Amino acid sequence: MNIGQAADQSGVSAKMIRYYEQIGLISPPLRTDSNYRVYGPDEVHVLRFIKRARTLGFSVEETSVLLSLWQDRTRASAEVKDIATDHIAALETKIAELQGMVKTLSHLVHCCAGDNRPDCPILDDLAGISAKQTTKGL
Amino acid sequence: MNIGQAADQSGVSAKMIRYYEQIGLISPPLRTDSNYRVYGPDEVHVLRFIKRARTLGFSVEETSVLLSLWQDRTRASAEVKDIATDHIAALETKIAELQGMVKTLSHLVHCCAGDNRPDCPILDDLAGISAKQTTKGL
DNA sequence: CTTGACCTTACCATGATGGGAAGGTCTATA
DNA sequence: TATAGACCTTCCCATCATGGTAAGGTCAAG
Repeated sequence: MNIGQAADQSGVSAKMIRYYEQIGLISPPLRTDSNYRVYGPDEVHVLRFIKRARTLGFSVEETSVLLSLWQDRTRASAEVKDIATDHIAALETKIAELQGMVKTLSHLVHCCAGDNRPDCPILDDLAGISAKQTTKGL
Repeated sequence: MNIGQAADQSGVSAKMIRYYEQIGLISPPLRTDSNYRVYGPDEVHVLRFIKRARTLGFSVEETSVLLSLWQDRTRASAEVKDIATDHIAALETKIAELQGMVKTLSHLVHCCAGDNRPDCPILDDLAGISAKQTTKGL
């Protein structure tokens, strides 16, 4: 099968398949006489694995490690579990960060009249007017 | 004041100050005879504004709009509120996405023995073994 | 044989940041 | 005054994962 079909079947764009090959995440496939890349079910399977890992937010680097572990029949599941656990922690840190931003912004939006007047607690906050009157007053 | 001091006082690295100038987010400052950039309290104030907006997760592009609004005394606070509200929505979408990943991964980690055996539900999931026995069994 | 859909490589762009090199400037001290 | 070290300048490159485009080769159907 050609790269386009492999892309369709795996959900990884042809562009990215070539990129993954270039950075060594996947091995170079066979080629036809006319230099077309040829993929089989196994390659598509690998691509799906990669796609899923990326969807779960693993970096390409982490995906590479997971791929090696997947292809190593003697690996310990503990290794994989560690990677996944670390990844969860990283995701949760990120989530907390974003939630902090939402919290601050929500507060500011709440305090903002949102009308034609130029007074705007959001801009005041960005500008560093630390203790807002309105906020303080409430 | 030189760029290094402006960086210290604003929390924006000298590198980024030059970058912001280059992309037109801030105006080119005065220069000394020896071509050093010179900043005053106003410029630092602008840099702090930018820093705060970036910390809150606004893109440079959004920051640029907010900066214009900040500097426009006749703006309506509604405009700013809209931007902030949209931004909150975007952040919440991102958070939900990350939480989805965490949920899936947590489930898998929970199902993974994490010992020396090679069986690993995490890899099985990545590989697309859709309905895991263990999972199903429980 | 032509048309259109596919493939190839090679290069450029993104967004925000950091790193480094090569060279000029300023300040403090010996 | 000379020199060391800390600063500044510009320019280029790297990141990370992805998309786009251009110029050219291939293949299948009509």
